[in-house]
Amino acid sequence: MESENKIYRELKKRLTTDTYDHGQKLRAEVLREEFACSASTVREILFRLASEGLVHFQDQRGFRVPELSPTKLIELTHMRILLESEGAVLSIRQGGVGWEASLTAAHHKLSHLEKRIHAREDPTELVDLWFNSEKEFHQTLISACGSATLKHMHSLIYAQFRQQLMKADRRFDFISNNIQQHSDILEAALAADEALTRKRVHDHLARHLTGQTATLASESDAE
Amino acid sequence: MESENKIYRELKKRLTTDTYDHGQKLRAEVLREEFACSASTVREILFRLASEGLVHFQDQRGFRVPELSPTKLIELTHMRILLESEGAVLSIRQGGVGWEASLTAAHHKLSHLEKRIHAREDPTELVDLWFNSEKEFHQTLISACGSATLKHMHSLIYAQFRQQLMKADRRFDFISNNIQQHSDILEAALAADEALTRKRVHDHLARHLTGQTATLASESDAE
DNA sequence: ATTTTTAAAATTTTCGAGATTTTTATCTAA
DNA sequence: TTAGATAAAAATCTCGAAAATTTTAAAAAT
Repeated sequence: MESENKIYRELKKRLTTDTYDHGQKLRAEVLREEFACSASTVREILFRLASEGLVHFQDQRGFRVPELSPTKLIELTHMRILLESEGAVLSIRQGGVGWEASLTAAHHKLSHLEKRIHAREDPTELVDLWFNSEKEFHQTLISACGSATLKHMHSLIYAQFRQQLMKADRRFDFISNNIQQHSDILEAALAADEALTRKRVHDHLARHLTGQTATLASESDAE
Repeated sequence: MESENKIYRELKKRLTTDTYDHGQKLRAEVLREEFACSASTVREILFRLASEGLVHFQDQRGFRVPELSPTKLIELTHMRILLESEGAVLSIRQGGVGWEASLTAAHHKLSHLEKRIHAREDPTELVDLWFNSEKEFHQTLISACGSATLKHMHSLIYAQFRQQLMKADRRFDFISNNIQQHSDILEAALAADEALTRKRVHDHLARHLTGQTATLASESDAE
C-alpha cells in the first residue's frame, strides 16, 4: 500500500502538471507496466482520482484525463473564492501570531520566486516550483480556519483548478500579474481587515471568471 | 458495472441511515458474500465511499464506519451554511419561475410529511422518508445556482452530515422544530430577499453548531 | 500476576487469467 | 461511394486464489 500511495502521488502530480493531454486515454495496461504492479492496483488508484475529479471514468470505457472546460474553470474559481475568503477570515480571527508568521514566510518564498521568474526570458523551468509555492501560500492563508473539512474541500478544488488552468494558459501570463496581488492579500490579512481580505482574494482570482455574466453571490454582500 | 453501481448505492444508503454502528468494521469478505461479488469489487466500492468521506480506510487494516465526531458535525454544518447560502442566493438570481415552482413543490411534500410525523407517537417509520424529502428540499434550494461543482460539493457534505446526525440524535427531535424554519426559508427565497434567505438558512442549521443538544451531550460520555 | 515470545488464525492486499464488452477492421449490399 | 453487418482485435471488468500483514490465542519468561 505504501507503493500504491507512491503511484497515486505520481499520477496526481502528472495530472496536475503538463504530462498528459486533456481527453487522453489512461490505459490500465500501460500504467500497469510502467509502475510494475497489477491491473487492479492501477484501477483502484484511478477510481480514487476519479472521485476527486482529476480523472474521468466511463463504464466499460476506462479512464481519461478530463476535457478542458472553461465553464468548469469558472465554477472552480467561484468555489476557490468562496472557500478561501471564508478560510482567510476565520484564520484572521483564530490564527494568532503563529499563523501570521507562516503566512509571511510563505509569501516571502513566493515573492522571491516570482521575482526570479519575472527576470527571465523563459520561465518554463520555474513554473512547477511557482505552482507549489502559490499553492502553499493559498493553503497557509486558510490554514488556521479551524476546519479540516474546509481545508480538504479546498484541496480538492485547488487540484482541479490547477489541472484546468495548466492547459488553459500555456504562456503563464497569469504569473507575472500576481506579484502585487499576493502582497495585497498578505497586507490585508496581517491588518486583520476581513472585508478587505475578502475583496482582495476575490480580485486576485476574478480574472479567471472572464466571459461570464454570472457573478458570485457573496460579492455584493457586506458581512 | 451496473451491479457495482447498485451495490454502491445500497452501501451508501446503509452508511447514511441507521444500519451500521459508528466505528464498525466493514469486512470485505462479509460484504462480498452478501452481495455475491468478488473481493475486488467490494474493495473498489469501499475506496470510492472512502474518498467521499463516508467510510474510513486504514492501510492494512481495512474499512470502518467513521467515528461519531461532534467537531466534524460542526464543520459539516459550517460548510452546509456556506454552500447553501451561496447556492440559494445564486438560484434566486438565476432560477426563474421554474425554480420557484419546484422549490414550492419540494416544500409542500416536506411540509406534508412533517405534519404526519408531528401527529404520531412513534415517527420511526417516517424518518427515512423525511430525510429524503429534507434532502430534496435543500438540493432544490440550490439547484438553479448554475454550478455543478457547487452542487457536487454540497452533495458530498450533505451525505457526511447526514451520516453524523443520524446517530447523534436518535430521538429525531430535530424534525419537529423544522417545520416553521423550512417555511421561512421558502418565504424568503420566493420573495427574492437574498440577505434574509442567507440569514434563515443560517438560523435553520445553526442549532447543529452548538453540540449541546441532549443527545449529543449524552453521546459524548462513553469511552 | 504481568510481560514477552511464539505460534495459529483471520484479514487484507496483490496478482494474473478468463469472461465480457467495446473498438477497430473487413466485407457485403444498396 | 456509402451504409450496415460481420468478424477480428483490443480493452475493460470480474473473479478466486496466493502472498503479505495484522490480529488473536497460547506458551514461556520475568
